[in-house]
Amino acid sequence: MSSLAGSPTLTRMARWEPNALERLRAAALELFEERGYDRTTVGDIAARADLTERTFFRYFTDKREVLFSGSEELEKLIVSGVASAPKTMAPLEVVVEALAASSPVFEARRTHVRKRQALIAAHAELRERELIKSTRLTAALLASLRERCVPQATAALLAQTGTTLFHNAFERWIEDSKERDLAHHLQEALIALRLLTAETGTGKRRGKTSSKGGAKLSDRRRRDS
Amino acid sequence: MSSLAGSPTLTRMARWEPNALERLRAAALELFEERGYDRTTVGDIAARADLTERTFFRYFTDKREVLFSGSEELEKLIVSGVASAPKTMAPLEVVVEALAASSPVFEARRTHVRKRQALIAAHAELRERELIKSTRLTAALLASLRERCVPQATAALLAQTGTTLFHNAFERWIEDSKERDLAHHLQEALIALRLLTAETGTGKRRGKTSSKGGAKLSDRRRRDS
DNA sequence: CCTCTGGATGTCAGAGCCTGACATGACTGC
DNA sequence: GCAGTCATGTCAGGCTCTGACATCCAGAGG
Repeated sequence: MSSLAGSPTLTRMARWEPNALERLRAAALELFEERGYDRTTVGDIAARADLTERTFFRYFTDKREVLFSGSEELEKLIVSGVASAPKTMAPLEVVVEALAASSPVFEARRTHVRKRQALIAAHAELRERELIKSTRLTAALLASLRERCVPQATAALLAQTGTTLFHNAFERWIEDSKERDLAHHLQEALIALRLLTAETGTGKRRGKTSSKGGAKLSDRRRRDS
Repeated sequence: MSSLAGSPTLTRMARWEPNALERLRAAALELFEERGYDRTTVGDIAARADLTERTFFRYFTDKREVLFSGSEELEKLIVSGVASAPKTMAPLEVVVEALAASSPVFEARRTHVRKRQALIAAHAELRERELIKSTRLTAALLASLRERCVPQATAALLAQTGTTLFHNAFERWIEDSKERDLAHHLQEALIALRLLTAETGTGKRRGKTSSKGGAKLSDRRRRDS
């Protein structure tokens, strides 16, 4: 009941059915949808892909990983966006543009991404994995910013902020009934962030902030350009 | 070889040795330091605490969790900081102050926190868990900001940004040879973030940002007070 | 045509994580 | 006393993941 995956026997059947990795991915997705994540064993997935549990673990380090193995490509895309940005562009905007470059990818798989995200949202293990993936993205961003000679401390904060913006935008994208693209939501997130971090000036500044001179600069008014 | 944990037999010995949870925590810490995380089985930990593996899992959902069970208290501390801040304070500063309130806790356990952090850094599973804990913090921050009537979108971004600042400051704190406290590093992170998000003004603004009017506000110059 | 080699897969055994079901034993309240 | 309760123990078992070794087929070289 599962030998109909490749060509029957003719055409010089390859040593093994090809695309084992893809078959495993597909099988996993199907089964997770059919029975849910934790009522699906790795053995089940492998069986549907006409493979063995052991083979599954040769392709994926984890049961979870089968859902996340595509994230490296996304990472590369974004990093290359940073690398190819004009030197004159302000760092934060470089990052936002680079993130926005991934927008078409998401647009192309809208429903698939949403199904996957629903799965992730429902399982703590998967959320954990997703989080560490986005940490990897942060690290990659950091590295590519360092290549542009952004100083370490700045780059670190910037990379983190970039990831924050990305997630924020992604969440809005997922829920957006108007189906505006990810790039749009990224811009909105950036605008919102700028509003937030702008010093207010209205509220009275309370003094307690100054734990050991940390507030030296906290009363600066904006004219830093 | 392990019955010297509590009072020998006298003093109306309690039904069981008390503080099972604490004993498990301590045993785990010791063993992780002695043999490393993955050469320590849950059975080992339980045995050193004079308990059973099964009992371990009644206290902790996970093997990992034994290292993270304190994080809820931290969360409460920070959330209460947000709740008790004066109404007039700008939201971002509320968050930063609330985070800074945890500074003494870290100061009090400087070496312990560093050992633990070294463990976490060395094991992907633990990093994952740490990440999801900080997501919980973000969620808690979000909720407490909502209580202050900060609008949802703003609060979400703000909570994320707050967590970013916290992590950034924490990293600097861990590595700080001058041993300045966490509050100090938080202030520095905030200053750095403000510099980053301030629009540069010098660089030429490229036009492509405007995917569907998203850049409406992007040329505002600072005078929002 | 044969053999050798290598890579992808299978088989097997086992450790470790985690859970459900049920048993025990001591303290508590009546 | 006697029942109830609560922390713990005992047992069985499933699932995840790994190491060691076997197999099987294709292509290279003789």
